[in-house]
Amino acid sequence: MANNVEMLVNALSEAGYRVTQPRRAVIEALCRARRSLDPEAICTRARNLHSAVGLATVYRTLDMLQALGHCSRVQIGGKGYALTCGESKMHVHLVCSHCMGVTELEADDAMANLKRKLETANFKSQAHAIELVGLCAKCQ
Amino acid sequence: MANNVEMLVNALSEAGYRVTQPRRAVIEALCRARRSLDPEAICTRARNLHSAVGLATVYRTLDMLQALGHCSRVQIGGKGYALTCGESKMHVHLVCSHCMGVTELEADDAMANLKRKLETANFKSQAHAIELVGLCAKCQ
DNA sequence: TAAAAAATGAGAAATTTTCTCAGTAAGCTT
DNA sequence: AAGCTTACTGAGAAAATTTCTCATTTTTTA
Repeated sequence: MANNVEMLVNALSEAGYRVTQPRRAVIEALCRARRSLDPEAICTRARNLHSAVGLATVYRTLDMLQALGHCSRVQIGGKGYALTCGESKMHVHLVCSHCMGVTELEADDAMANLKRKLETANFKSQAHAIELVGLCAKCQ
Repeated sequence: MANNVEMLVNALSEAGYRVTQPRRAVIEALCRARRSLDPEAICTRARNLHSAVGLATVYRTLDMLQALGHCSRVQIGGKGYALTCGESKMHVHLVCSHCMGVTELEADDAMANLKRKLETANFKSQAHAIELVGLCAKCQ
């Protein structure tokens, strides 16, 4: 995962936001998660890293990260937020609808193809989030 | 867009659901929309096509279409639902971080090698959300 | 056309998200 | 390092969204 806490923290800082303990805890919770999480889950995990984190702060931090293009809401089966990847790397989450397990897949080459399409559409991509829901090898 | 009312109506029917006037109205509202709509907006439009459509029915129909893979929630800036392309086709949502508009891109070929990767991993995909955030042609 | 089953709309209930505000902490300035 | 300014905070209230309930209506089957 290309996203690391310091990178995101710097992004907040450079955008003029203050780097506070609760915000850092939310970012760390997102970075550690192997799958997308809903705000409540992010809040719980953030609390393990910094004693008091309110749900409102989770929403506020998510909004910020989202505005900066580092996070997006992914809504298929779950209802979570996940960090997005930068330009060139394509990072895919495979979520099993049966066991809820998550596998990660790198598919940079697919991204290269997609980029060509985006140029034609004249869309300047900043970040992306990709989640596939289906049945994993074990659960079929 | 490959989706047309009859195709979707057939999909419902084949899945064992009844084809009712309100459901048809919701589908038609979605088909006519050039962008993603939130449930309230879908309800209003569906009412123009069939005098009484309750919000609950809109949610119920969206859930069905979603379960059948014909619709998905697009949630980055906006909060709408949009129709997706057919089963096997990979579609990408391009979300403009400035105007919040959502465009759909068909990227089946670009995603060909991702599909191969899925086969190798023996993951049977049922639905997917691929969202790219960036600047659309107009907003650059 | 009548009977059985599924679907409906409206409003209630539950859930999620946003807002408010007095207290707190971050990051300048010195 | 201490003080000062201002942004940020958590908690709970308020608003908005989503789901549920149920008496009635519509669809389908026979």
